[in-house]
Amino acid sequence: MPETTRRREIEDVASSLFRERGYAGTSVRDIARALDIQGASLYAHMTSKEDVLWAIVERMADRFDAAAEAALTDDAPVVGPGSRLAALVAAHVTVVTEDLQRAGVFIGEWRSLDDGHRATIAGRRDAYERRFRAIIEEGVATGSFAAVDPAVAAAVILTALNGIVEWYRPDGRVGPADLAEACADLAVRAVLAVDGPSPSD
Amino acid sequence: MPETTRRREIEDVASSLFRERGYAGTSVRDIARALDIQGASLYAHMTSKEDVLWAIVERMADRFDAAAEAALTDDAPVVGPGSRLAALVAAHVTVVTEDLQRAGVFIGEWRSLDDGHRATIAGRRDAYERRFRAIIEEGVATGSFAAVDPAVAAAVILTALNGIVEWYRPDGRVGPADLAEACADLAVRAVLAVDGPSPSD
DNA sequence: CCTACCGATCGGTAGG
DNA sequence: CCTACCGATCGGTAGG
Repeated sequence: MPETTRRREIEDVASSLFRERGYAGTSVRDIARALDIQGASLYAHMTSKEDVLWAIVERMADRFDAAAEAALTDDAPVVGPGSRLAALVAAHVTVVTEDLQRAGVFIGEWRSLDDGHRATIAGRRDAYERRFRAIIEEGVATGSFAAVDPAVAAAVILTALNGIVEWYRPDGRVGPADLAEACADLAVRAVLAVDGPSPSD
Repeated sequence: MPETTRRREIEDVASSLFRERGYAGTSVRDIARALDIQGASLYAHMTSKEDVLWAIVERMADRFDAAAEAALTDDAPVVGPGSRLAALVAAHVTVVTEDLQRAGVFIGEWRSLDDGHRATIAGRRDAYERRFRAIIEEGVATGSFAAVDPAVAAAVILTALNGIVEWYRPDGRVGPADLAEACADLAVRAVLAVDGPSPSD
């Protein structure tokens, strides 16, 4: 399927419907109605309903990976686990707020993918979460973080950031940059040793 | 509908299926098949599919409210916002781990309720979240908490706790009590002033 | 992008 | 709790 304008419109409309009613709760005809065409006409632009979900989910997975990679290999080398965690959190939040709809589909609907696609995403999510866990493990080992369970802390922090799609309103009081900073602060404070950070943090 | 054994079995089976495939992705016949009866036979025990979802969601909402109420009006009066927040977080986590399946349905599927029921739950969730926000506002005002945005911090913390249903495995390394304590620690540290707590916390 | 259509399945009812 | 059945809708195809 070529990357036409129509195809992008389909994915946009599908994203908002999948968010509202879920993948299973959205029919192909719902998508078509929102575009003022017939249900069957959609199949000129997609091979299946799942194909659209997969396109949305895969692109978001790419964006999360790229943002994390960039945050951890920035020009100014960040040394301490505290600032590395802050950078990773801020990067994740930024991807979420830049495309709330698609991020919401990625986070909430990836389980509806076909078995093969679902397994692929499950693996990529695990690898992504390991980035958080590795930083927390390092911080705990060096003593700049409190003696938290790294697996628990990583899961709690990552699901907290994913939860943003449930409550954040882009037209509200808090801007995307404010939110990214607030989340980074909350996350770092949550794991930081109470007797104060080391100088490199 | 009377509260028969069969009815409870239906809600148990429905909970796990709603969790796995979502409400819209679960058919009445899926539920029946898991109970080895015919689809139509279910209607001797329920008036509609939504009726079952509503029963699950309403009961969990009651449990969360009751646990929060109990945590904040405990025998030993808890004074500081730090320990009140810790108690509220631990109470929430305990309800989640005590019934992961139903909690997961409550958290992930309440949007699939009929309009009236959905509005009811939306209101109750708002009121519940206000408990978190009020404590954080108090802690910020008295200076025992850092200068966080109370609305953001409350939303982040509550969605982090709800995210437990996405990753927690009861048969794993971390027990329910450990998890409740770990979450309370993370949440309190996330908002606590870095220059150390006041004596009452 | 349309009309016309496919078999399968949906939630739910009737009547026992 | 069953059989038999309802109209509606599902994702998708054929053929233009």
